[in-house]
Amino acid sequence: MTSSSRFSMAVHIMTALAFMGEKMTSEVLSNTVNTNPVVIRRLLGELARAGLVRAERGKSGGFSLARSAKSISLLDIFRAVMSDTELVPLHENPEYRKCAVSCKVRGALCVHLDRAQNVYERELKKVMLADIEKTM
Amino acid sequence: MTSSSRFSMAVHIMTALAFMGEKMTSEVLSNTVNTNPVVIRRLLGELARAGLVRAERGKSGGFSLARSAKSISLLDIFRAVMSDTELVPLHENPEYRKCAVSCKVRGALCVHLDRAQNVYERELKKVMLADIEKTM
DNA sequence: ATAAACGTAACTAAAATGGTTACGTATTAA
DNA sequence: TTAATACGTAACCATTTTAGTTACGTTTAT
Repeated sequence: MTSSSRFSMAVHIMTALAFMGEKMTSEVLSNTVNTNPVVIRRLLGELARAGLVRAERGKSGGFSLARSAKSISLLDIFRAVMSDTELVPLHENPEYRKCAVSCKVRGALCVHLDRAQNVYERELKKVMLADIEKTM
Repeated sequence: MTSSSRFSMAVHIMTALAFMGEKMTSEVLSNTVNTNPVVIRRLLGELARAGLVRAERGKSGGFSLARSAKSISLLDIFRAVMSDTELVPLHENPEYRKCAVSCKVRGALCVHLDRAQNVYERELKKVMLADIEKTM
């Protein structure tokens, strides 16, 4: 799979913001994650568009939570940075028209994958950023 | 994420075997999936090691289900071809020792990701290959 | 013996991913 | 008002992953 680790990284960033409780720059955040500030800013851009963080530009700018850690779920973060990602994707090889299985199997499977992803997301929804923060 | 589409492809193959109900060669299977026979054989190798299919070599060889479609769940197939794959992986950037969040956030997150993956897999376990086959 | 089919190694092409540099824009503070 | 600082984003690169492909050895039915 190696899917991407964007979600995990986003949770890391959000937890740092919650834990520190103050405005942080992408530079400082990049140190705790051990990556490049641009990577952080890109993720935070998506989190900002989802209304989870606030970005302030210019001197003495930086990022801060837009809402309380108690009100932000892991699902909120997941949706913000992984919105158009299927947990388990369908294969996209072209159909073999003559074969009923080839034509119909994706549709049949999709129903069940969607249901499974729903329960996965429902589980993420139960966990709040504050729960993660608490264990730091 | 783009994880791989190995699972979806494996379900496609297994459904074809169930639906046709007879021995099939990797050549024939590769046509219904629209890919290369070697790709099929590699997947079937993992499915065979998991005890889900039987492989016969030599002339008039081919693949067939090792168990009834009613007894094979999507989880069996998932485990066979995605065993060491996290649905959502943790980021692996090195820790920043001075920072508690950097050191602990993965552990805290991991607990919840594992639980979510468990409910995902439990959902896959409810669906049998025979259920998929029926809708063809 | 020969043909047919699996098993697997080795290689390639394409895509995804994370990281990096560079630079424009916004904002504050001196 | 100017200099410094920080975000926003485009463009590019290196690495890894993925699927596909060729090739060939091994097995087995006829």
